[in-house]
Amino acid sequence: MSEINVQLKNGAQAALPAPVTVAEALKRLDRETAKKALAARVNGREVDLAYTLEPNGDAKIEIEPVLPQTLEGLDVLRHSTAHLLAAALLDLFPGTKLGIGPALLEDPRYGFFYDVIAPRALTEEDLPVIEKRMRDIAKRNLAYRRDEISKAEALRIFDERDEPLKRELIDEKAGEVVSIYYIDGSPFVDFCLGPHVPNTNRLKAFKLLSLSGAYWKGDAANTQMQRIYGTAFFTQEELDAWLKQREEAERRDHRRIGRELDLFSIQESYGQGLVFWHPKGALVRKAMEDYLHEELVRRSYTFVYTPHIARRELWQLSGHEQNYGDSMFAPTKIEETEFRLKPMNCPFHIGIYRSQQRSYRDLPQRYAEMGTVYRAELSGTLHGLLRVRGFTVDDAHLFCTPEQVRREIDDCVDFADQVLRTFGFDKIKYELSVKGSDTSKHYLGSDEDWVKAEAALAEALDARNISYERIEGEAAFYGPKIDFKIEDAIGRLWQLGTVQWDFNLPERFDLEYIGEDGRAHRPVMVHRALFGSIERFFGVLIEQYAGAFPMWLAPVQVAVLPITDRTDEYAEKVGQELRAAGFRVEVNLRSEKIGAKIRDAQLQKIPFMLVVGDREMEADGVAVRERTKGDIGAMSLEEFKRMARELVERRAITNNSLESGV
RNA sequence: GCCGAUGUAGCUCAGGGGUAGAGCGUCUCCUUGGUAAGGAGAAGGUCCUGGGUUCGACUCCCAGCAUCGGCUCCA
Repeated sequence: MSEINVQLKNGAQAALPAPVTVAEALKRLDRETAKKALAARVNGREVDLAYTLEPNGDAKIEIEPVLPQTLEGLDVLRHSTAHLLAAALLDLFPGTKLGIGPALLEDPRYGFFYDVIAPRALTEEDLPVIEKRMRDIAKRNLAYRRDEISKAEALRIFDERDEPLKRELIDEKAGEVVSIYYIDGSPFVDFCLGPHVPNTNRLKAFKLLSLSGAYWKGDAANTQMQRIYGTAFFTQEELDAWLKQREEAERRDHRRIGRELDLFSIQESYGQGLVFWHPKGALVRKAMEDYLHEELVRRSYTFVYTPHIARRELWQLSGHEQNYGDSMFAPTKIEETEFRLKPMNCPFHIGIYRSQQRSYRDLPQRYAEMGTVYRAELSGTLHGLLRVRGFTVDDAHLFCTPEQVRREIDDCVDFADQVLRTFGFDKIKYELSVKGSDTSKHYLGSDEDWVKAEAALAEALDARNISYERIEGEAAFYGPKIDFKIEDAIGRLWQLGTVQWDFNLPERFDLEYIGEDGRAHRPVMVHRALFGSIERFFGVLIEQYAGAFPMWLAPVQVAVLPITDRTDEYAEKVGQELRAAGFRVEVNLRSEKIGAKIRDAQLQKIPFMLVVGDREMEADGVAVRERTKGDIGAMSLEEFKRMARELVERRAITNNSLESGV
């Protein structure tokens, strides 16, 4: 009988008689850890606790337990819970065909899912029933058991069970040795690498969340399956906390807040995905646009306005009809000429560029426009302000010489960074999408051009010490790009702005400039948007602040609240003075007690409330209440204006002001 | 577009084959109150739309539309 030398990573070691399982070895090495472990890494490879260690000559075998409260542990736990879900489904609905059932760690909305084809359509009412069955199975302390069999044997098993989808996966993915998992005592068996928890009794805190459709292998051409989402944690407390946080996130939903604060609406009778900006939403938009405008001027952009519609031939020339036609509104005919609504602004800015001959001395040309575009998004994808059919892009197109482009990209990245931070988005994700090696995708432009363009984009990011993800094959066919994504309150990533290099349109439109050498050259064209869609940006902003906008963005910045109607007139005077000073003010003259007026203002998330009663009128001052801090004392109106102006000018995110200590 | 759910007052929602309900909001009156809801009264409905079953449909059935949760798509 041989011995095995095992060592806990960074810990105890022992020589144990073979054969020995990971669980037994762990128990010898560290009894406490052994109890907690869900699985383990043996020499770096993830295995079950039931895995039998093989002697490896004299070499030491390193064991590292996979523990609760680690990401790896959570992955194992959720993956195992997905299997439990499948077991419950097979129990309740014999004939269910299993697809895939992975753990989800990246998407904070869920924990795992299982895709299945059930013998009948599942509904939400089934979820509690399925969950109950999962608990019942968990309580039976059933073992997760791994088996390694030949591919032929695996195919036979899944054929026998009539699991065509699993069979397909094995056919495609499996090597000669196939790893399968049973939950002993349940009808469940899966094609799966593991690892899993040793026993269903380890699954205590889980919940099924929702039901949806999902295509087999994510391809709409394939059959649609039903997906059941759930989540799992190590303890009930963690699960409860997560569920609570989820409710909080729902409270931030921009659609709810948009209605409560009367910011915008989308009305069925006017059309899906078309946004109405109500006065208060429009005020926020105005503040956003004013800020952007200021920056555009500072950065030497010029402003243009262009039509919303153009002849169909234009879209054929630009290539939009061929490449993007499905997302465009259908042509409309006027006196035998067909027109289409614009899904993008670029061809129009090009129209301005090529309206005259350009010299290298004229470059760069930087055209900026709040350009409204229309896209025929599928009805099922529409979502509040975040996905709509008509929206406005803070668009700009830069036309420059090849020598100038690096500087332009630098400025775009700097600009984006500044803008997003000003709005309080500090979780920005930068993605550099470059040409992939996939030869089936047709890219325009020479390899040499691509190398240069990708380098220019990467250097611009590097120069600012921005860490970014380089994504191979994600570039558009016409050029590489940098995307800016931010994370919203629910943890969703939203694509906002983009900087895109374009090899395509200058060619298609035969753009030129006359160089120093007196010859015509092709300019470089860069598309650039920072908000992306102003509608979407607004939606994300609403969720970011839960409707409680910073002073400079708040549609109503100050509420003046008289205590009795004796001070109504004084309140009006205060309101007028503030308006004259440029603030957005509401004076609440309702016949309500001060508490009710404060409550109204709080619910409207107005940054400052000015309470004015006899005392304030007497002193010609105001009693200031800040939205989050409450009563911060009386001051003169001048003092308040100074403080408020400072917050607005600084575009402060919070109302903490150094000067006044507010 | 696809799968599932939902659609009742401005909002949030309850209800049930036989004349439509609540809370909040709105309006009017009373109240003049000092930091998150003062009181009373009133108005307000194509119960999503169209068809069917029925003596009778907002309710049951079918279809459509929209919304929600996802999938897919996203130059």
